[in-house]
Amino acid sequence: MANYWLMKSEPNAFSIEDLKALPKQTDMWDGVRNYQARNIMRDQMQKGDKVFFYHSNATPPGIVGIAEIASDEAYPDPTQFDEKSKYYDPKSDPEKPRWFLVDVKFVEDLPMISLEQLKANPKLSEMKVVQKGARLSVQPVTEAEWSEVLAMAKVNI
DNA sequence: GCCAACGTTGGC
DNA sequence: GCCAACGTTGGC
Repeated sequence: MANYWLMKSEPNAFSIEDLKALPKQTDMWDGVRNYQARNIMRDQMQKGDKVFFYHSNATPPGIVGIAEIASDEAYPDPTQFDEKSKYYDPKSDPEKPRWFLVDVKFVEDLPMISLEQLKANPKLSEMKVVQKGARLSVQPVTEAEWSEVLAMAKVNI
């Protein structure tokens, strides 16, 4: 059964426009250095799962589109072994990689649903992204939350 | 730029 | 294994 997720990215670093502009509209979701987020990518995500693409540290922050998981399974994040990468992790053993990632493919743009709008919707009061101090960059989304956000997107057009 | 919330590190 | 210090995230 397909699941739903929300993945955060700072548009200054990597925006949904950047993903859309790639030849295959697909990219490695590299740089995640949080164990909880890694575990979700490594253990729970399946090819074809749908993802809300969220712009954090943006004005305003919010959901800007839909992507989907495009790799059959998670695999080691190559940037952890790249000394020139800002994501280099000298403590990660190539024989036993610490960080995993999935490929993410662009699906469609949505009219921005701002964090403010998400917070204002009582049906989304349990959604992870609206919780205070919710820093996790890869989050599960329930089917009800997914549908509700899509309904909000239609109104935003 | 500030700072609250939270995760990680490392001394003990 | 505790917990203080430190670093990062991310809204504002």
